[in-house]
Amino acid sequence: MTLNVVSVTVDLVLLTIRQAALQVLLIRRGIPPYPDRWALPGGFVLPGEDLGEAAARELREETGLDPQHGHFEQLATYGTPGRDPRGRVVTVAYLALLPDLPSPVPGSDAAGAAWRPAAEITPGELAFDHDRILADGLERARAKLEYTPLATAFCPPEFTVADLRAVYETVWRTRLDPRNFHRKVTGAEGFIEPTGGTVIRDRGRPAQLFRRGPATLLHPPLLRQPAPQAQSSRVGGTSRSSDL
Amino acid sequence: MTLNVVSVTVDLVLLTIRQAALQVLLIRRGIPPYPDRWALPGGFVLPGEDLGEAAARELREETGLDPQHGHFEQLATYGTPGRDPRGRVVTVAYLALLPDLPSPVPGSDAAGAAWRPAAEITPGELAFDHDRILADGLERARAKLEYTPLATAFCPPEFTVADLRAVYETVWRTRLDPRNFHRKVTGAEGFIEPTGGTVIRDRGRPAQLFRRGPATLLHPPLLRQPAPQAQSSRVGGTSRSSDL
DNA sequence: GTAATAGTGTCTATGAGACATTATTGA
DNA sequence: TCAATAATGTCTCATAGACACTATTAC
Repeated sequence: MTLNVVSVTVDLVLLTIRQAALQVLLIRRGIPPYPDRWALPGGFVLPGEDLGEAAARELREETGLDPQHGHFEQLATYGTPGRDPRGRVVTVAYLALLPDLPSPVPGSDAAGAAWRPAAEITPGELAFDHDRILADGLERARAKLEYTPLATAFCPPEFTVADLRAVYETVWRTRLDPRNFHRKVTGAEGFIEPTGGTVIRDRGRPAQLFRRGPATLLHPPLLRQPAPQAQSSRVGGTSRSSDL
Repeated sequence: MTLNVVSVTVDLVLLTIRQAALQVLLIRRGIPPYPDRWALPGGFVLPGEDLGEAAARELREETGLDPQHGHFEQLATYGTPGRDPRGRVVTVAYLALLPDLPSPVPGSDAAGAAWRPAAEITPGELAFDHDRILADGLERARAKLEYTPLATAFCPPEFTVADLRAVYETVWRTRLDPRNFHRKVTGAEGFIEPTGGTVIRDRGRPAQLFRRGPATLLHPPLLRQPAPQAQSSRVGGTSRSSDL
């Protein structure tokens, strides 16, 4: 049995909410292949380095943040022959949900890095198969907001219920009733905890401040579909057969 | 930038229900490393072969089945340095849910292959890091039964409601009320469709036969926890931060 | 007949969305 | 005062689980 020689990279889908839009960090490539094209940040896994470590290192290099500042998980692995013209490259994609960064993205080794609204990325715009990786990451993020308290990963350490609602509305591209939303998130045990403080955003009654709670699963879940009587509508992120 | 040279393998978590138990296909290793130890079936990805193709090829070699016979999806990727004493090996794990096979498992290049009850695998029994891969696969399977119609992947083309209920009870290790279960699965649109036929298992009223429907997502989902008033109890398969 | 399994109906509690109402601030 | 936002309460409908009841078979 001969060992098959392959290069392994990690690619990052870094999502945040800036200017009331779901944005993704993209790198403008300076060198071939795909010069001057936008791509997901990423790089080769170093010898002796674990996959998650390599992804965390890239995260730090691109944003200065540690994985603990938001949510960080493995997304999927892509290895179709020919996906990289330089040779056989298998990439392990990671997904991170991050709070809005106070500081701008520092320049890296690429020609430029920028947060771009996810809705504005046109199909075929990204290098390699990064369109698909990004699409998988977005779907994973949307699905996870339903069953997990991960929406808080987009928020700063202290946030209001309205802040949290804005996360859901932005990621799902829907409107949610503020009163029912408030009742649901404050009623879901372990989701958010009051800090005791309040804040006044513009005008209106001061809002309580919360921090994320200890729950890792939402009971009951918040549901995307307004009227849950649909049938086989959407294809979930990993629910198709014969997945790559 | 130097290309990091790595070997890439695929490993398979093949699950089925046999003798009223959730069973996993294991291979008895004949050669080092880990001689005489049980391991998940797998092998190296061939040059020019896509990851999913390699996994499907291994599935055919081990069971004679195609991915369409059940459910087949990518699980996760594991690449911790030292996980394989032969060198840097990154493995992409796939999960398959299969119906009970009428024919026994044909012998492969390994010393032996056998279906083993998943509950009987003791921690540390499997070679490499296959304990963890198996645990991740089991948790993924359990979670997916809630939100998707994948339980039908464990069933033959035609099955009864009681057959389907047995799948849930076996995978979740719980008892479900037959009457409520019947109402829920027949009420979930696109989950199962009556074929018109009936069958008598032992004695009792004949049961209608069903086939899987077109739905890819269950509305409403079937829930595992009997009394959904718990809080941060279970850690979902991919919901922890800083995932590998 | 009895036992066993399949399938339907009914009851109650809970959570959903819709929406009124009160509370607290700035202008 | 008014406008705006925060927070709570009420109403109705759908679905959950518990469980009674009927249907159809083997023995």
